[in-house]
Amino acid sequence: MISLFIAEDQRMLLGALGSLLDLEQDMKVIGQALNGEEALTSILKLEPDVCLMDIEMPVLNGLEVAEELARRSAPSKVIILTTFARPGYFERAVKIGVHGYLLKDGEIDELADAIRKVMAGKRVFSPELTFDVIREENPLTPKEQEILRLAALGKTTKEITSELYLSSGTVRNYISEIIHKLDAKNRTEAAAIAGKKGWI
Amino acid sequence: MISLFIAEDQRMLLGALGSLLDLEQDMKVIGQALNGEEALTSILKLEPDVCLMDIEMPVLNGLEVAEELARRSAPSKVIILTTFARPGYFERAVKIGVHGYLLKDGEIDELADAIRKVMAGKRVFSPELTFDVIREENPLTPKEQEILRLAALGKTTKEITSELYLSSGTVRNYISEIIHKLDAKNRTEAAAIAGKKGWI
DNA sequence: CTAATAAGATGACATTTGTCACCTGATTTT
DNA sequence: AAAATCAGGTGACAAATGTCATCTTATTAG
Repeated sequence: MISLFIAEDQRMLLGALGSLLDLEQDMKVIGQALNGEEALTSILKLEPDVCLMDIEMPVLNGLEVAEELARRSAPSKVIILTTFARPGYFERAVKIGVHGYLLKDGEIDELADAIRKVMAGKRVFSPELTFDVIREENPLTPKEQEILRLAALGKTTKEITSELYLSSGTVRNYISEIIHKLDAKNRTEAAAIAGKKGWI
Repeated sequence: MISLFIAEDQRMLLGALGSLLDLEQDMKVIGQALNGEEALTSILKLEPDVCLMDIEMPVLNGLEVAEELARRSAPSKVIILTTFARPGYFERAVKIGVHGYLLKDGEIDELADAIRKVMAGKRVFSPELTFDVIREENPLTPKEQEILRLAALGKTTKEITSELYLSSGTVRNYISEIIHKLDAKNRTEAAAIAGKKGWI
C-alpha cells in the first residue's frame, strides 16, 4: 500500500485528486494540505511514501518545501504537480532532485502510473518538459531578479533604491543589463518576458 | 438524470471532475471540452442540462461562450467555475445572466449541490463573491483597457500609436488618465493593478 | 603577490514618460 | 438652436528612464 500526501492550494483539485487516488486499491491518501507550511510539517510527521506537490502555494511554495525536505533528508519522495512549464521552475526542481515533475495538463490516469513508477525507484517527467524551450536557463542573477520583481510591480527607480540600499545609478545600471539580457526594450517588457518564463 | 457538460482546459481537473460527478447517481457527464470553441459547438449539439465552464481557456474564453449561448438562446444552463475572483469577470458573468459562479477554491461536494440547485431553477454564487471588493467595477473604458493591455506588454507609446492609429499625445493622455483612475504612479504599476483585478 | 572579477557608484546624455491646460469637430441632449 | 459631451489632438514642461564609459574597492584565482 502506497501512502500519499497531497499539497495543492486549489481546494477543488485537491479534493478531486484525493478522492480519485483513494479509489486505487494500492494507494491511500494519508494527508492533505492547502499551503506549503502545513505541507512541510505534516509531511515530516507523517512520512508518506510519496508527496504530490503543487508549486504555487501560499506561505511556502512547493519547491521551497521540497528543498527543505531534501535538506532534512526526509524519506518521502516528491512529485511536483504544476500548471505551467515555466523554465525556471523545472530547472530548480531538477537541481533539488525531485522524483517527478508532472503537468496538470496531463491525464489523471498517468498520475497513478507515475506514482507507482516513482515508488519503484524511477523518476518521471512530463514529456513536454524533456525537450523544448523549457530548458532555457534563467539568465538573471538573483539580484537582477529581485530588482526586476520590484520593477514589475511598478516601483520606481527611487523606490527600489531605498528598498535595496543601492544608489539610483546602480539600479539603473542593473535594469539596463536586465533589458539587454532579456532582449527587451524597457523595464515593463522585461517584466512581461520574465514573468511568462517564470524567471521572477 | 441531470446531463452535464464540462469545459476546462486543465486536463487533470477536467478528468477528475468528470469522474467524480459521474459517480453521482443522478448525474451523467455527456461531454467535455478543453477549449471554448469545442465547448460551444458541442454544447449547441448536445444540449446538456448544465454546463460547467472555466473562464480562462484557449481560443474562446468561458464568458464568451456563455455570451454566445445566451445570444442563441441555447437551453443549457451555465455555471462558471474559475480560479480567481477577478472583479471584472464576475461583473461580466452577472450581466450575461449565468446561473452560477463558483470558485475552484470551494469543496467538490458543494459543486454537486450547486448543480442540483441550478437545475431547480436557483442561481448559485460563491459566498466570497457576493460581498467584498469583488464587486468593484472596472473603471476603465474599452479603449483604455486596450491601451493598457498593450502597455502591459512593454510596448512604448510610439508602438501603441501605430497599432491603434492615434497620435502619441493622445496615447499619453489616455495613459495619464488610466494612471489616475487606478491610483498608480506609472504605466507599469497601472498594469500590475489592472492585471490583478482582471480588468485587462 | 598580482591579476582578474564582481558589486557598486558617478556623471553626462538623449529619450521617454507623465501632466496639464487648452483646442477641434462631431454627436447628443435639452 | 444652443449647450454639453466625447474622441482626439497640441505643445510645453519636469521628471524618470536607459545607455555608456569610467572609477573604486573588495574578493577571488592563479
